[in-house]
Amino acid sequence: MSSLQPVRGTHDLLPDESMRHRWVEETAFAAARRYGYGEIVTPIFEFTDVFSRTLGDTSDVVTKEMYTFTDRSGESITLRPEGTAGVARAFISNGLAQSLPLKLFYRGPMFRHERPQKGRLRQFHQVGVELLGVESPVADVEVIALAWRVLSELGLGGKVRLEINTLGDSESRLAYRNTLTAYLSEFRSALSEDSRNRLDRNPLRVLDSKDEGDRRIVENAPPMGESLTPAAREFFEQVTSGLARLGIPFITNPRLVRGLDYYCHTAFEFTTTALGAQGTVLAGGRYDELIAQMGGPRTPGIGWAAGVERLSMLVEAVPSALRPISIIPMGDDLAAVAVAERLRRAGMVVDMGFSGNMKKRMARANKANARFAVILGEEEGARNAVTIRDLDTGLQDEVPLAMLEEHFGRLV
RNA sequence: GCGGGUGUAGCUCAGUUGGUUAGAGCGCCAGGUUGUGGUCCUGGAUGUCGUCGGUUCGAUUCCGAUCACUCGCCCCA
Repeated sequence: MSSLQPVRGTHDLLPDESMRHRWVEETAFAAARRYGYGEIVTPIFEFTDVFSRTLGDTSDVVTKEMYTFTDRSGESITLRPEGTAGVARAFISNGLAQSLPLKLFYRGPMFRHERPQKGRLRQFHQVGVELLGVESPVADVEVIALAWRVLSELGLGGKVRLEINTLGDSESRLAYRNTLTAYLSEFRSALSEDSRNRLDRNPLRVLDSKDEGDRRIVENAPPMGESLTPAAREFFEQVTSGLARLGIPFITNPRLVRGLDYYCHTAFEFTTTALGAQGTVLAGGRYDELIAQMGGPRTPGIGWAAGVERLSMLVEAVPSALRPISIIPMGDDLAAVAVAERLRRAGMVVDMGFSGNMKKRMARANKANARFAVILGEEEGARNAVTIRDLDTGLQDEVPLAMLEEHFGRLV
């Protein structure tokens, strides 16, 4: 039995659901194109280094969630757990420093060996964008504006909340890390076990602990703002005033920290309360040092990724598919398929069953939500005509066979 | 990775205080209508009661393990 089940945390997308996914993806891509983005397709696996070097040794993604295996050449290969590292690698591999600034959109499956829950799968799908080569906070504003545009067009404007924070430049970050560590160390024994670990590995994460006791301690922690260099503060100020100017609603959350090590300056998250513990629906930030860290020319970047499954669970109305025309043969199926083919060549959506009497075929047409049925009866056939039934009104007409395309052309 | 819940027909779920033919609604199939769907009526099929093992004369029911889903934590899209 186990071999007939999909692997834990994976699942099949049947046509109805895959339609929703496709719509989410296409909506995101269409918006991204309006902002000048082109699609990049990178491999879904990379040498393990690509991820382990960039995501940080302390992140869970690297320490316990990667699908890593050795291939037949003895290389360590990893199924991509996120999109940015692969894009950064492709940027370097292809010498794209030539063509900055660069706006890239991507989509596709990601893999993380986590414990599955609703909205959390081992194979899931993301859409994302990366804007490379722009130092200015205008890039942050535009990238967040694109995220907001995508969510709005999916009808989720009222369901999500944008939280934003700055992690500062490396100088600010280091300074803050020190003051925060000093502060938290005083309360070390009062912290939860998880947070004591965080304190050692990545103290910033203590800030968004859900533990009550931790929260009380964190409330009085020195805020990040005080450790920011003037330049970092000015940068963040530009980002927030840019968003305000575009009328994009947001709240600043000084405790927002991103999990992956490569982020700096702007960090943001769109969250919902509708998905339980998996409330983050789209998230991103700036990563000015990532490409340099990988061995490429220092190139600033900012981007985000969104979970297609999570978005698709929130989306209500997916535009309905085109309603087909159903062909109903009365005896000569080959003649019927020829008629179907004519209409399809003319660009129409045409459905035709492979068996059954007329009643059954009409029922099928109805189930397919067909707009019209083309009935190929003997009587009309003798006059080189067909009957066209409007399935909404129940009215039907006889139309000469030769006029079919023209007839439907007028209706559409 | 840690802790809790659940697992009966394609779907949503009843049920069996352990007993021989396991149910409903929806869906599906057929008929009422030899050339007409959506409504209605009639009839029908469907389950290794998640899997493996244990206890028992007997297990879908009790016990154990396992797998999957699910809720929370960790973390994240």
